[in-house]
Amino acid sequence: MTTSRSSTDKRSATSLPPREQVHAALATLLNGRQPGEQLPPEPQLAHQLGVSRATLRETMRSFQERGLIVRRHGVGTFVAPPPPVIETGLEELESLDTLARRTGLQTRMGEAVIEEREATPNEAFRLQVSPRTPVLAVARVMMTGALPGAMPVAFLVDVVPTAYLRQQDLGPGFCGSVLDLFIQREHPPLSHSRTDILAEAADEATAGKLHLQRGDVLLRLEAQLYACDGHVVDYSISQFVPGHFHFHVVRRVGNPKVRLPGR
Amino acid sequence: MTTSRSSTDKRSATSLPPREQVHAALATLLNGRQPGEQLPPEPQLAHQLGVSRATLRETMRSFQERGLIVRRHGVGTFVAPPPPVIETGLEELESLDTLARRTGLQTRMGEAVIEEREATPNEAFRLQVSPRTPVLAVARVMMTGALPGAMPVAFLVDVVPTAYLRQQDLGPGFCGSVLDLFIQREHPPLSHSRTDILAEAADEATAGKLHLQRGDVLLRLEAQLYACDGHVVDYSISQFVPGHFHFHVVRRVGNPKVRLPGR
DNA sequence: CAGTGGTCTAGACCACACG
DNA sequence: GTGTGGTCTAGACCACTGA
Repeated sequence: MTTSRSSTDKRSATSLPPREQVHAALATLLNGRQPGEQLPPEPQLAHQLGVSRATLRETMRSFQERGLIVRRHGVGTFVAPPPPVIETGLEELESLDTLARRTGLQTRMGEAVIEEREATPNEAFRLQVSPRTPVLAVARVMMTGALPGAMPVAFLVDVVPTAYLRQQDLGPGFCGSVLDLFIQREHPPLSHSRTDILAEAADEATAGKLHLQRGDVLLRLEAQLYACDGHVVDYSISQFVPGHFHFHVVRRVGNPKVRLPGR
Repeated sequence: MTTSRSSTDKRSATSLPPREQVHAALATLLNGRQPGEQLPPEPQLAHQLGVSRATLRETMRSFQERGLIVRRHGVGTFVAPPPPVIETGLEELESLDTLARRTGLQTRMGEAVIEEREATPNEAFRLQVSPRTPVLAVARVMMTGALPGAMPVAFLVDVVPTAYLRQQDLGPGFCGSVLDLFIQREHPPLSHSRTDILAEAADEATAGKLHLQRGDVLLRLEAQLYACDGHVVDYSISQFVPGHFHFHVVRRVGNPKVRLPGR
């Protein structure tokens, strides 16, 4: 059973690699079925799609991780029940802008202060850089609703070392999201964000910006954005007026498997 | 290359399956190396461990997902840099009790009210059961510190249909965690929890229980615990006094890959 | 028992990084 | 070019579920 990719290869020069073919085919398959319906057995499905079972299973796994299918050992594979979680939660990093657009909320950037300065000690710590490293700080209020009655919903501050972002990189098209800018530029390659979740009372300054009283409740998300090389690219503080955005997270039940040693 | 598992099988009757052998071996390997160090190439490593490369890669993937190694296409596999995230975040579901123990915080259960009653309309909605379904409600204050000066840190309420949990199931050993009880019983099999994240001002009753003033800030986590069959097993509300517990979440940067069709 | 997903193998080629 | 990880194949056996 010597494998000869070139002789077995079903792709023409222009067609997609097996992985994406299978991905698309499986997606189509799912769209045509009702939740709870059973999918064909893996060997059969693999044959239908013209790939090996291993390749099919790779795609199956990704679908399972996203909660689109349920696989039951010894029973079969099924279209997942109507997802208990409709929108994605916090586990996928996306900008507030993107989130708002996705959920139909209309937002625009309000008052903004953009400046290059030295990092404060706390910022330097969070960014894991030397004290007084030059950074670009972008502070702005996000508003929602029509202009006369627009309401402030969040106060956002991003702090980025100027090595990653300069004031002039924020074109006139900048509408509030530093994250989207990084994603669009594709540089540096981003890995993940560590987001701390806090509740706090608004101080005088923040209350003013958000049209609240001092002491009113805010949800505060403090995030460090990591590049693939492990460097912190962005330290952001987001303060939300309760009621406009809704955050949640899906938590896996921990496997009581063997734990890794210390590290 | 006909595969004959029985003839190739290197396991004696008592040894572990390849997956776990590899898992252990890889863990050992990592523990003996410094962050940034390169691991042997996959084919060589697979041969050393006496497994196929596919099997090794399966383990590698799981290590990578946990952030223990970094794989770079065309370059090599490396011990991950000092993990930016030390403890796990919210993405793994664990009881407050377990979390406290893990982080060295000493907690004990304070005043508790345990009763069987009918679900309120909101509870029925969250539990996805008919209105007035009988439920077990467990409300208690969690305290920290030595007895004379013990401070309340959280107010927890779990609401569980009596089909899953009865008052008599909470033995005298019950010390505050309904989740741990479910995990220990292994029934029903749990899948995940959807946890909403909110900031709110303490109302009169809660403030009293937590020794706060009305209007003080609380972090509120509202969770629905799902069994593998999709049913909601537990609806819980956790209100935290800021400063004692620290919650965070790791957010993946979204893949700009092909999105699935609507669903 | 039959049928399903779960695991594993040995070998091959592809795509990328880097000197 | 050399060496790495990334993908893929065809086939086999194992482990579980449910009739």
